[in-house]
Amino acid sequence: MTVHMELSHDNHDVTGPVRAPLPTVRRLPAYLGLLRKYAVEGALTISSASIAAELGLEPIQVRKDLQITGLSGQPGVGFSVEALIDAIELFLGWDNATDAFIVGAGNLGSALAGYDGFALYGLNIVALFDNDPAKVGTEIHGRPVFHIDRLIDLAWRMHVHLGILAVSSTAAQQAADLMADAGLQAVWNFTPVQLKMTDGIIVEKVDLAASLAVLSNRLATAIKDKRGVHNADE
Amino acid sequence: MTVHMELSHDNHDVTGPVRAPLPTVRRLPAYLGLLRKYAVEGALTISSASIAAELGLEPIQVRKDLQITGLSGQPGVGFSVEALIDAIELFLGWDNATDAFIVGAGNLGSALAGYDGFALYGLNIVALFDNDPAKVGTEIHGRPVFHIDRLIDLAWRMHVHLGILAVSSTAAQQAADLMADAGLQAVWNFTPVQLKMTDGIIVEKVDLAASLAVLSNRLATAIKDKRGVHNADE
DNA sequence: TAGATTGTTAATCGATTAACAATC
DNA sequence: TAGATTGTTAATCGATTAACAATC
Repeated sequence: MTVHMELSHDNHDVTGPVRAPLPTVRRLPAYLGLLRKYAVEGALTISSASIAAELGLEPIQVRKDLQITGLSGQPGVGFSVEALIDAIELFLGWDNATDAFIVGAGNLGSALAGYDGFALYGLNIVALFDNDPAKVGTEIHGRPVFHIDRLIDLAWRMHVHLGILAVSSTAAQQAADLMADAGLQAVWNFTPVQLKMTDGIIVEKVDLAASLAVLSNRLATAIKDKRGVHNADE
Repeated sequence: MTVHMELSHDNHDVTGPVRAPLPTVRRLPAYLGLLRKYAVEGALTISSASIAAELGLEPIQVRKDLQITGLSGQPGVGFSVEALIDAIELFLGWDNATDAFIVGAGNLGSALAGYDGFALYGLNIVALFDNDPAKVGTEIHGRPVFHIDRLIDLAWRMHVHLGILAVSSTAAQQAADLMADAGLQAVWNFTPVQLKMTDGIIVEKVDLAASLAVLSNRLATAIKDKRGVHNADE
């Protein structure tokens, strides 16, 4: 007879941590948003079927996804809304706010500084950086703008590990290198530039071009299809 | 003996068009950007191996991806830079500029109106819409701001089919419904809201939360790992 | 107990990668 | 011809989905 040890949340072995599937991680914020809505409405539990129905997914996919948080549901009942919120927040590191710098105080940087939704994602913008003397010393959406030369100093002093890159394409790589020198561990890249970074620095790109490509291709196909139907009709 | 008809770019059959793999479509803009750089430098041909090396991909993946454009390379030589640019632009519908409206002239909408990179993606912002009387009648980055009530009228008159949604979360669904009423065929959704749209309207979401989730999870893991090493060392 | 819902195990699906013959 | 590189066919990999026993 064999005894099976229970190894729930067994997220690493000798060779290193087992990476969570990326599509799953990307869906977690949608779950979290829905769960928060349910929590406000006073719901105590929720089933994978209801989550799936609201988000247009399959119940089995919801259950598979939620497993990576390590939380178990109760057969016949569902998942505890509160426990699930906590588990997802913990998994994403959104249980405590993460301080972040915005590098580049132009149109996009300013807009991001003014985006109040970041609080829901555990993100706290503490300052912006720019090389424009006209901007340095001012405040944007209540956050101070410092000269880019002060990035290294202030990153160390304020223990900031995350930088949001929102400069022009031409300045992107140089600014990213400076962020690396400042000891930032992660760069959220809003520029269209494919950054070349030293290993160990986490880079996540908000790829507008990729997103627009999907939209454009579908639109081009839809218009082509419509023309095709037209021709067939006439 | 069987004669095989050549059916390159055979993208649809009786049951409808074969969808191009989404990951492939998302990588096309990166190829396009690199190819344009090569074109400026005067290169006539490029091999899948060089493209792969520059973008950190596998040569075979590059060749597979490029096949959906319908363009063939030349064995022993590579791909024509110019022909490949044209093929990708055509596939994405970026060969002719697409006019677009921005709905929401707040921080984000204004920033998007000022983003000059869109020209490279075949996108032409022609106007913004808002319900704030203080903004209506002004110009943002050279584009007129109209009252949201004029959306339906102007969309028809100007033959605009694409709308960029950049309003607040609370206004998102209502604005999206209006865009549908205005006959827009596609919505590029910059809000965190999961829109409920009638079938046939293309919606592509720029999912900041999903992107940040990937970053946060990696950052949380990295920090946890570091702590683990520390403990083991001490 | 009966009904609801979970988590596991296996099957399917789609994307990536490997091997290599075909071609310039 | 020899070297380089493509496109095809098959193998692998990872994510999604299906079936169902286990559990509340």
